[in-house]
Amino acid sequence: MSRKASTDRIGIHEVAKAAGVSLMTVSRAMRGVDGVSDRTRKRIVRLAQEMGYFPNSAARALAVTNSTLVGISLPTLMNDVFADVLSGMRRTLDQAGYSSVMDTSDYDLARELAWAERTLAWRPAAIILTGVDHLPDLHARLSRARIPVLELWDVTEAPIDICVGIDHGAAGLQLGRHLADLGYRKAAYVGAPPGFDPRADKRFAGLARAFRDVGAQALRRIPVSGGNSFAAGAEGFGQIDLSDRPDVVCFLTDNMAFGGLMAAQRAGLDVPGDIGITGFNGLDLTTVMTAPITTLRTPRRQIGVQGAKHLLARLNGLTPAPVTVLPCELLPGATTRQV
Amino acid sequence: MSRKASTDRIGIHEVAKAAGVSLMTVSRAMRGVDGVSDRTRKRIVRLAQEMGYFPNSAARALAVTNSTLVGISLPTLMNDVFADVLSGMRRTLDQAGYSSVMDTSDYDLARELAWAERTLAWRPAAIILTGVDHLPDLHARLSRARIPVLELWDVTEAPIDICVGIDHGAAGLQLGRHLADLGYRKAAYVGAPPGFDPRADKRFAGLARAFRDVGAQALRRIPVSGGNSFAAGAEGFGQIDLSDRPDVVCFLTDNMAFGGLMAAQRAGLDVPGDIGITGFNGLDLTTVMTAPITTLRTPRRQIGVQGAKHLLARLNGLTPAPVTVLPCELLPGATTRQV
DNA sequence: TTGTACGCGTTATCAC
DNA sequence: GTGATAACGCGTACAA
Repeated sequence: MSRKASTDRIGIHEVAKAAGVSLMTVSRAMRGVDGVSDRTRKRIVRLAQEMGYFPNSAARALAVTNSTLVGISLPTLMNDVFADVLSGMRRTLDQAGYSSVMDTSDYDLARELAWAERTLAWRPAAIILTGVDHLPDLHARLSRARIPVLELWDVTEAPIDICVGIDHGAAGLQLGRHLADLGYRKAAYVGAPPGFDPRADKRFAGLARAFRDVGAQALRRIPVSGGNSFAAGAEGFGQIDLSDRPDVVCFLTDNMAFGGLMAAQRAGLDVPGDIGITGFNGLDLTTVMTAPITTLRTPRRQIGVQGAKHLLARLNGLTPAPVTVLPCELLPGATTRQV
Repeated sequence: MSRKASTDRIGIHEVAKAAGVSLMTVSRAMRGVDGVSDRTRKRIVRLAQEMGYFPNSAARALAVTNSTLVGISLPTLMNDVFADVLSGMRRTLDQAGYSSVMDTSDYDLARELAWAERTLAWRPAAIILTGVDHLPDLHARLSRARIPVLELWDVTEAPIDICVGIDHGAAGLQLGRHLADLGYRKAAYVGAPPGFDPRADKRFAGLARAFRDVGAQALRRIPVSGGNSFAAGAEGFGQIDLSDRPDVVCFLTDNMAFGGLMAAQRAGLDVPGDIGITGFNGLDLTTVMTAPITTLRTPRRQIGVQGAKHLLARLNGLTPAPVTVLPCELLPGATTRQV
């Protein structure tokens, strides 16, 4: 291949030559492993510093057939939900020396798969996915890669490897029962269209069941989409058939609920007098409001931290619990009837 | 090294053997470059598919001394600001075949440096940083790496390589002049403490200058911190000396402004009757409100897209403009006096 | 404590 | 159109 030995690019060879030692001594010195006297190590490290030498992770990965890269796939970062998860996760992984190859899929499973293929080519130490619903091909690829896989945010009895999240069906049920207990019987739901977000669908199913269980009118679903969830919530509220006199509107997220609340106010409706409103996630926004939105707090950051910890354990040869379900906390607010 | 030739891990050799061709033919076939007949190429690709073979990017990076990894450092993802930037950026980079090694620094320059050192070890094709203020060591490291560097969100006449962002000083001035034009003369500012976020400091300086220019009372700064910017805004509002009768409070961000607005309402103040409130960024939240918060819209997504495009041009050997300043749009709202 | 030989998986080069 | 060989930069195993 006779590429010119680019004179400016300093590699481990140059350092070794300059230090008058072998290549291996430099390698050992830089890694801080045994096999080098303290004196020579210090000399080498200082020299490397001066010469501007630093190891090549790709070469190391190749040599040890194992890297310090972790792939992370999130559906979106457009609301604080996954930013919280990611933040908790990165801190933990960072301290363990892992870098992350990250991307968002925009809830598109094909994009998730494409990302995974590209990322897998880097032979990452582990892969982190959002949710437990993926394209069959992805599942196959991942199994073949024989690397730890963490599925976040949602849970299943049969994870690819391990999973840490909440039970979205139960969460929907928890919120729905609260509303049913408050006497609500004619609920509407505003959220992503069916099939868009599996977790949203599970929550909807839980909600619907809660109302069904008390013999209430079937929960009707109003699909909305668009990048601006605040606007989507407002728009969704506008599409509700008010002549049907729904008593409460459940939104997919807090942001949508906020948008819906604004729309309700503009429509001259009193909340919760005329109609109730609920969100989901317990974001900072809703809790700081003078009249907080009734919602369910999801342990987002904890999911990230716990997930990362389990993954690290897995990477260290331990066997963490394959399934970890974290609890949600009901946050009764001022947008639904008081007890 | 005599590691057992792990019989399960299929590499390019196995495919070559199975196809009855040389290693190079497989390499060429997989990459889609010239030098292979269409028939053998198809045969090889199909075979690789069946055998579950896919290239090793680390090895490729080593061989071509150049990778398809781009490092991205953001201060935080906890508000939609950088999520927007990132989203615009990733899409563009993704289409060009680049993966990204990403992390957040939490506005800690030392963390930014540590991240850069770790990331540089992967010999990325380019590095993307937020802001134009970094530790001197980072600047040195980056220059030595001789790779394209994009600085985002802020601009400077002397970028490390290229930069795309807004002029924060001018943005502060723009908002301040608008307020001065509305007759405000006793303004207060609630935001991160000096030194925490260089961009925030520049905006504060611009704001302060606008009021100074009209001979108004000096802008007083109320430092707040904490991860929850909504709560921080509310808390900051509480710390304002109302007996001094400020006529307007400028918040560092929209989220803080929202928190401040809630605090004002709780304090029984009329906004904008008793006091004005402004935010910064023009997030979806404020624009959907029944009474929108006066703010300045920042071209976040555009910064990401434009930045990524310039970087790609740079990677392709072109010479994009070293400095790109994007405009902000004033969004007069209902939380300040009407004209 | 230090050095040597080889292999990790891929690509550039050049010969056939 | 196809193959042999030498890098790419580093770590493991073992010899010195």
